[in-house]
Amino acid sequence: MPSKVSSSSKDGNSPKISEATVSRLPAYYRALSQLADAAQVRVSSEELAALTGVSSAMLRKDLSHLGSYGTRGVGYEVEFLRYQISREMGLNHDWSVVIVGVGNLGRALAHYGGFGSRGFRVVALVDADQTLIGTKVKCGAEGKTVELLVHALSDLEDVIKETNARLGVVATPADSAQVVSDRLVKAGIRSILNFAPVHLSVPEGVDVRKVDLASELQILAFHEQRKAV
Amino acid sequence: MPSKVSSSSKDGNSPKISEATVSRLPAYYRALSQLADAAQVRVSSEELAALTGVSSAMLRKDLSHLGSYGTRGVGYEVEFLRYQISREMGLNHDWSVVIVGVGNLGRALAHYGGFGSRGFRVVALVDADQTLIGTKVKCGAEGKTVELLVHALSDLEDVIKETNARLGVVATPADSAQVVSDRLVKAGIRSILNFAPVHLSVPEGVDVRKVDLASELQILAFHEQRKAV
DNA sequence: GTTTGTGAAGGCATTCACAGCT
DNA sequence: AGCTGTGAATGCCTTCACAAAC
Repeated sequence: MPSKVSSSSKDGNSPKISEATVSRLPAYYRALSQLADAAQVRVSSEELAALTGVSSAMLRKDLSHLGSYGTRGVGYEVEFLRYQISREMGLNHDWSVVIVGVGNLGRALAHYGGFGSRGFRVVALVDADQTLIGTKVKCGAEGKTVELLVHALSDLEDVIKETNARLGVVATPADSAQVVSDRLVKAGIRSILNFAPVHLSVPEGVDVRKVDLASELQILAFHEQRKAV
Repeated sequence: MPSKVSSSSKDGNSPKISEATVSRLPAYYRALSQLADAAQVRVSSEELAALTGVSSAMLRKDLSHLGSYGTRGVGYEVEFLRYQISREMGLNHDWSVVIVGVGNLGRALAHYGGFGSRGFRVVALVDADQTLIGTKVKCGAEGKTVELLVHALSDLEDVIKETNARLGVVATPADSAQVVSDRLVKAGIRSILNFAPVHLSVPEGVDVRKVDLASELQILAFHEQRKAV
């Protein structure tokens, strides 16, 4: 599993909900959204578990950490549960995202429709390449395309301040990723999604999640190799 | 982490190496490659652990599962350890990859340089969109670009047979992902990397790893929300 | 003295199984 | 009768701490 949080906050008040559970909430939320679109009103733990690929016991335990939102003998109300999860995850307000590195991957991420529909808005693109700076890139899915100007890496701090971005995406080559990460942190970003194939070291209180495409294939290859004959 | 393997093979003979360990081997391999490029000969568990963001104890335990490749009081030979890991992971021969879905993400993956340098070769592109079929797409990083023809989804089985692809990448919209997955499996693919935001159900013996970009951001947003004032 | 390799201990996550509601 | 919520049990992964090897 693209795995994956490194440092983390030690909050203090919230009911304490385990990292394993948090990592599954997005899948529950997605499945519930599908069910809501299909106008389904209720769902059982068994059914929702099947949709998300977990066991029903695990699903119930996960949900029990958020609160007691089901009805024994009946199941869960789709819309209500969906709302509770979205609230718990902070999806009721939009999150602004800055993408650093506008290569193939950065552009694909900017275009990616899945963000907008799930509470994320790409508000800024930044790159070090002089030939890209100043060009415009289409952002968002069909419905809501916006053209964004590619800003110079040297303006990173200003761009973050102006756009109020709180999530940073590193889609640069490996050798500039640490430098970019340092500057994101210095500019106030405390949540980073890293696509560069290197480990980013960040100060306490900053979260990094890593997505390494080649690693994922390597892990598959490992298992594939073991499949006899 | 982008978490993540669903079904798995129950091999039978190999020394049994845990999923957690397997998921970290690619990072060790990458770091060792960097060190080798920098002509470093030896490395300690402490140093390699720092490069990959794990504890030195965990690194040593992970490596001990592969065999006893270090020297007490000295450390590990970079090149030798790198070779052992690459062998264990099946990186000594190339893996052929078929990408289904040539949208923005599919194209970005095709272009992605990180694959070629780590033992993967994109050998086929497939899409259902008539306007894309027959067009050519550049594949690979600067050094080794190849143009690949986009094949029709209806030819999927033939394409897999001809190219001998063993790894499948699903980069389609969510609503076609399960159908595509079924056809990949029917065509003999038993290792799938899924970028579509849905759970794929596959028969016993087929591995699926999921990378869900929006989920990653949601997990970050969850933690971000908790960071007090 | 230094660093690996590893049993033992500890912590976390998942599964079991059933009590508690509807 | 049906399904959720949850303690208890199990299993897995990580950390500790030190003996073994250089």
